[in-house]
Amino acid sequence: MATSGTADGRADASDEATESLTLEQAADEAALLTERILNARDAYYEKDAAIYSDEEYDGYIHRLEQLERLFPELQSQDSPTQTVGGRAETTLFAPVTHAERMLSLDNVFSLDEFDAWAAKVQRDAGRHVDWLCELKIDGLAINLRYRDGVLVSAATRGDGVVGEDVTENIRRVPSIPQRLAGTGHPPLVEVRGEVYFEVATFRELNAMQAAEGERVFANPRNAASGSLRQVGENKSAAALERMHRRLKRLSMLVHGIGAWQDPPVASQSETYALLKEWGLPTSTHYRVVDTAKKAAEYIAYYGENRDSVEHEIDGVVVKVDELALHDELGATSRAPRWAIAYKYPPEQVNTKLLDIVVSIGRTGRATPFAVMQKVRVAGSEVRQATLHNQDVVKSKGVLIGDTVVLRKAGDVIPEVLGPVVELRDGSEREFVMPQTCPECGTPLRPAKEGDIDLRCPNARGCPAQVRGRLEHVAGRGALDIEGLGEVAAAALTQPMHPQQAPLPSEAGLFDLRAQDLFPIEVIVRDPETGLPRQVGEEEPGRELITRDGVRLRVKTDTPFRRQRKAPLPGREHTASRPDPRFDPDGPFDGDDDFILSSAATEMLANIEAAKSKDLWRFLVALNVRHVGPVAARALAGWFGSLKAIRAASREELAAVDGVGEIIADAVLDWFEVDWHREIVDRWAAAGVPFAIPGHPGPGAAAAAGGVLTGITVVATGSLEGFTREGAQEAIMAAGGKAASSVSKKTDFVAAGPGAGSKLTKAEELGIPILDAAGFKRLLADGPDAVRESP
DNA sequence: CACCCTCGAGTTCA
DNA sequence: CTCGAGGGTG
Repeated sequence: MATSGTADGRADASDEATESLTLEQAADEAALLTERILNARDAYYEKDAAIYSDEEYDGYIHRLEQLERLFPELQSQDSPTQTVGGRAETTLFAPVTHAERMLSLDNVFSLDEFDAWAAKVQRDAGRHVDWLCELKIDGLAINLRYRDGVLVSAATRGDGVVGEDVTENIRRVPSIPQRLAGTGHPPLVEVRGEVYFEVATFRELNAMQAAEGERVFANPRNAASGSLRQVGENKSAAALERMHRRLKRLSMLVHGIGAWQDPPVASQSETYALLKEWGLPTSTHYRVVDTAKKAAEYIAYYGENRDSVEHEIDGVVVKVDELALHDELGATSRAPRWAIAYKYPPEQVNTKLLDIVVSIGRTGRATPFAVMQKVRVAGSEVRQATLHNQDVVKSKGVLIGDTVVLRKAGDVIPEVLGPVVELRDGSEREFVMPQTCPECGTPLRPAKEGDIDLRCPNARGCPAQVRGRLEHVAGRGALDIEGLGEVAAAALTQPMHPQQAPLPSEAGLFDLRAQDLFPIEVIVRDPETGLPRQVGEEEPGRELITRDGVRLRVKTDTPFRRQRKAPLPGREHTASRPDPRFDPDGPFDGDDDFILSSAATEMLANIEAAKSKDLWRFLVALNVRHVGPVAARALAGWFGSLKAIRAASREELAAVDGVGEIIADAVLDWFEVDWHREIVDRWAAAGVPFAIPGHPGPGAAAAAGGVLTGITVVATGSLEGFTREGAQEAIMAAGGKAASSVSKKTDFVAAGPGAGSKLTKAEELGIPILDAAGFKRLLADGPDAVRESP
């Protein structure tokens, strides 16, 4: 275990060790620390003896706090960091001693650990075990006490022995009965459950809080805790009203019963049925299964479908269903042996904000983004997250050097939520938005007065913008040139002092020749050592440094590589004496010594082939404001050639379906710029036709109707037999409209596996949903064929 | 004047 | 894939 070196009280000195800890290691270490701390407290308070020095003891506490901050999922309500000397933290709420100790649950963090636990329980039980699986709600544990069926008190868990009395507030939670239904309740019963906000309610609540200038809660759990632990005294009528409104929106689900002699039920699931009869809220999501394998499947299912549940879940609890086995298996001092909590990987983690860097996009917009210590969130490793603009940086309140909370919004997009202020040590510094473009030095300014976004006005010359535009030109939405991606675009547009870049602007794209590529060398910095190395020799790195030291952000491999045509006879390479022809700084003496990598050759061929792509793709490639694939198709279809578009007046342009005055102006304005026209002229000179062959001329109606004329279809997910683009093309080829988002106007949604929010939306709106087979039938035979046989 | 839609940007993975 | 911004359409 990693504990011997790190749990030694020198908490602050162990940052490095902490950062490289896995969750499992941290959990192990935290468990050990907890045990030591609790032992020390027992010894101190009950036996009046110290087993560790004060220094050691403080060190353990400090280290445990540190671990809990780095791994918030390790925090539990009865952690020694939440309590003082074995007593619940002093609060405004009266202490309540639970009739029976509220145990916590042991945690597992992987299916392997779960299997091991289940196997052990199975062995110890010695007979068939049914498993009850339920969702672990991320809320606040509450103990309800009913005397003769009447609610007499409600308390938080506290340290498990003594909690806080929140009875008055709990009485306002609608789902909690003041009096149990039915008869036959024991004279005194304690019911355990979880109080929480549903995700949707939480969002509403936060919106309300924000609108009223109140604090916004970080997550539903905090909100529930905060709402339940507020005091009505000394509050204005309005504040009291707000407090009651919040309490009214809380939900509760019960999942257990405290001490109970001779219960009239034999299993946990029967207990739930009984609780339900009494009018207590029980979850609808639990299931009893007869094998541990099925329990693992339940865990996996909700791991994939966390969002399908109305409340936040941080895991699954698996319990032995048979109550007699609970007694036989017993409990440790902290947790029962007959139940386990499986914790899902957290959606929120803490990591270090190393720097805030500004990148310039293809439109010149300056976007600050966070560079963080690489960390695993929701299944992938994250290093960067956008901060949008300077105002967002400010409003999030993050400083460079902060420990920050990171999550994946919608499980995909990394988002910095905010700093962990308590972890600051004074070395943090504020981010200052640069005044000049980090890539070309031009002073940044807003595009128009009052804009928050700053832009680099040097559209023509700024390498970042040229690079971005080239990427866009070659991108999937435009000319779709394979082999010309982020790295290639960077390499091609980077000046090679004293020479010019092979492509100082996108205008030269189709004039690019093989010899232009020879001087290019891409050096990629090794992410571990920080040393430059040649791309292609090993795994590609994350950061690219060009010859003049400019650092670029890189994702993929590059097609360019210096290569010798043939090995020279009689010479050996040694590490100490490399072949001079591989000296990156050595003289370059013509193309005889080098050939292009096959990737680069292919790229050149792909560029050549791109000349014959559809006109609308070229319109997109030209990068006219507001002209994306849809507007480009409309313009191309109507006018048939760029020449006709160029000759059109504002009114003529705006007459096109889907094009209005603004787009018309944008087109006209675009042609006003000299270097824009140069792009068109040079591409045309290189052989780009800029016309649809056989097009009758301006004003031609859109292609005569296919089977889908007047029908709008949205394709989502992976449809077998189609690429995403292919599906859209197929829809349009059949005369239909391929929309990108689902709305009331949508006639069909073709959804394959992996479809997300669009499918949900379609279901909400009651729009017919087709699978791949149905989609093919729709394309072939039209809407009626699909409507008849749904 | 409401919607509804498209655009544009950022991000990671298989 | 998702969000905000801002355009177009009914």
